[in-house]
Amino acid sequence: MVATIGDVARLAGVSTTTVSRHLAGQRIREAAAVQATIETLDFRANEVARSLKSGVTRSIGLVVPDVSNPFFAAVAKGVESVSRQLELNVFLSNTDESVERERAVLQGLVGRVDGVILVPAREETDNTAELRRANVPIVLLDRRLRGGNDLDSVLVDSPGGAAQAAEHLLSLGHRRIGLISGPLDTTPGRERHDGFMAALGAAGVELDPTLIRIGDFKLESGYQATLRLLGLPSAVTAIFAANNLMSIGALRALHHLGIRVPDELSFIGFDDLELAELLSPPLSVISRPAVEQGVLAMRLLRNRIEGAGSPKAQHIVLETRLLVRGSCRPPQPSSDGAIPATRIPIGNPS
Amino acid sequence: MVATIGDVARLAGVSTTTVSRHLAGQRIREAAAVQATIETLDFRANEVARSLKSGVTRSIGLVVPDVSNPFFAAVAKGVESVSRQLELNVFLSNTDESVERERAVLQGLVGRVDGVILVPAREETDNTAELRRANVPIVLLDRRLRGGNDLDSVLVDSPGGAAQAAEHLLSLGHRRIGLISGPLDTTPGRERHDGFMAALGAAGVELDPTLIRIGDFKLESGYQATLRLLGLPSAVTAIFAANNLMSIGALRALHHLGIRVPDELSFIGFDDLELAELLSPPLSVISRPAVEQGVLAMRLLRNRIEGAGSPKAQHIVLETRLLVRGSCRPPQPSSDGAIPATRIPIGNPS
DNA sequence: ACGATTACTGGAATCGTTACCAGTACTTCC
DNA sequence: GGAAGTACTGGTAACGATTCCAGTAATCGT
Repeated sequence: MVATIGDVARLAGVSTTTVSRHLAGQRIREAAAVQATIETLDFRANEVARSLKSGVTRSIGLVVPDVSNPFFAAVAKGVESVSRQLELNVFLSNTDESVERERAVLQGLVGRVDGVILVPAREETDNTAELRRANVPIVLLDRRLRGGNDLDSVLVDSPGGAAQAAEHLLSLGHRRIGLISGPLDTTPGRERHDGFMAALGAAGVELDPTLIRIGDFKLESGYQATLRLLGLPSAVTAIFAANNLMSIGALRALHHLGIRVPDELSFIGFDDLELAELLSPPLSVISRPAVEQGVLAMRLLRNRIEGAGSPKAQHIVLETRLLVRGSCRPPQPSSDGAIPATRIPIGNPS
Repeated sequence: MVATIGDVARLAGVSTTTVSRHLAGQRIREAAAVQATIETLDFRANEVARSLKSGVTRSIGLVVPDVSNPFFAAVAKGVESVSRQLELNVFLSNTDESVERERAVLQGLVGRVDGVILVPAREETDNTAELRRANVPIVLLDRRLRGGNDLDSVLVDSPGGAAQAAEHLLSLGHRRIGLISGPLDTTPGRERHDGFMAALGAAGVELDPTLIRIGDFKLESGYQATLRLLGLPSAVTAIFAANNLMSIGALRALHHLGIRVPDELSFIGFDDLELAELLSPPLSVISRPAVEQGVLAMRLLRNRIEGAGSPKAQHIVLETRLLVRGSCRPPQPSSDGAIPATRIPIGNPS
């Protein structure tokens, strides 16, 4: 059905070697005839056979927690745009924040890819052993790995970003602030938590432990955390959520509770949202260059694959930006008391 | 560096054939010893070699216009969740709505995948010839192909959805409605346009051609279309946008113009948005099961790959749902006149 | 005119796996 | 006890490309 190099050779009256050389761009005597038969047969070299012989797959793996998270979708777009130029195919896999899935996914990639861009599920769980044994270059994206300082990485300045959020709230006069943190065993979870706390500490503000809710970066946990924060006897005047999905969950909870932002409560999230500007109030956020993170990761990976990378690992850290829109203002005197328990609904978001 | 089946055979004192049989689950005499050496060597069969021999790649291609569009991100998630269960790897590619990119992408997939899920850029441009020649099963997602009725497809009832939108606006009393359509040479573009117009026609409403703006499904075109619609001498009282990105663009334009929805203008869009409920007003939309579209497409593809599909093509059409939230209301007498030109700003969104 | 250089050529081995095809040992049955 | 069946075994040839290694013909330099 599909022509092989042997078919071309036979029809053109040369050896497969000659056809192969023609394909590789070397000059051969019968170039015209060979090219003609290639075209009549509509021959394309079998990539699988090529890969087996050469050990190069012209594919890479992109392993993220969840493509339907707009941040990772943007990353995927960045990765894909560079890899298309390099004529590399991209295997996309979701781990759903699970280390078991991550392990299965990475194992399934061994031998099928020339490199991997990985957003690890947990800092402590290093599932890269098999890839490393197979000499597959890895670039870490957005999250680090405990023992992975020898791997290239593209992060953002999470401590700095979280500090920007804290300072913004502090400067408005907030002292009693709810923190919806990500898991502390992920890089951004830990760093945003620590960065936020450090900035508060530097201003002499100590956060009551009940004001810190540890979520899992998913929407539902932002929703639940917000309900908890607002059910406390002494209310918070502001909330910071450590990623986009938890921000959406938090906003849903506030919406269901009927709490007006920023009149009753100030809110700021990490990661911009496509519609952030169109919400009312427009959402203030810590933004960061998501597509660029993907682009840079792919460039680092390319260098490693081509063996052109410097021997020691490269660590790129991109800056965040505080976008002040309209969801934060000084705490109102009237909002010092707790939200009445009667306003807390039963059920879940959506 | 990485062990081969030969290494295992040598160490276990058997032939490669025997090891291969063990891998395939047949019973062999030295099963225990072979298994032991496999584990000490940490051997995993080379997938590329397997593919070459068997002609099966255990991979599929997913070709969409743009993963960063939340709809396609949801589709990708659905596809990926099924394919993980089937232990298939997914190649993800973006075409950016370009037929040239699509052609390049599809060619690059020949020989590397067992099947393809494709969202074609244009109905008229069939780039599947090479895949078909190579007997690669194809499932069309969300869009059809002119000559592709022999291919399985998973669509939504776009005419019906657009009609729901039209009827909703009509029932509220709107007669002068702006339509931001997608490209007419894509299935959803054409079908939503036609469905919308048909429903209006059935109610005796003829739309002035100047009220129909043909966009390209991208954000910027929704923004520009909205500016044009609102610059008309006789203003529209409602706008329908045919997809999510153009809706966002339109909302940005309305926001920049300072036009209050639904007081001055009603708005309804095709495709739900994660934050639609949190906008003010909450956005009324035509929603549809995006993840499920991906799931069903992957199931159809699986059947084809396993040769279990019925000989003739399967066409699945999912229903849309009108979600009435708060962005539509009867036209206000005061909004009959055109928006003063002075309120139209210069520049672009973002 | 003769060895050296250049410009090609094709045969055969190889990548790592699977599958066909005999072959061997042991059991079973009449 | 011999034929037939069962339960394995391993050698070898593929899959479709690339590459090493000779080999041949033409051109070059002196």
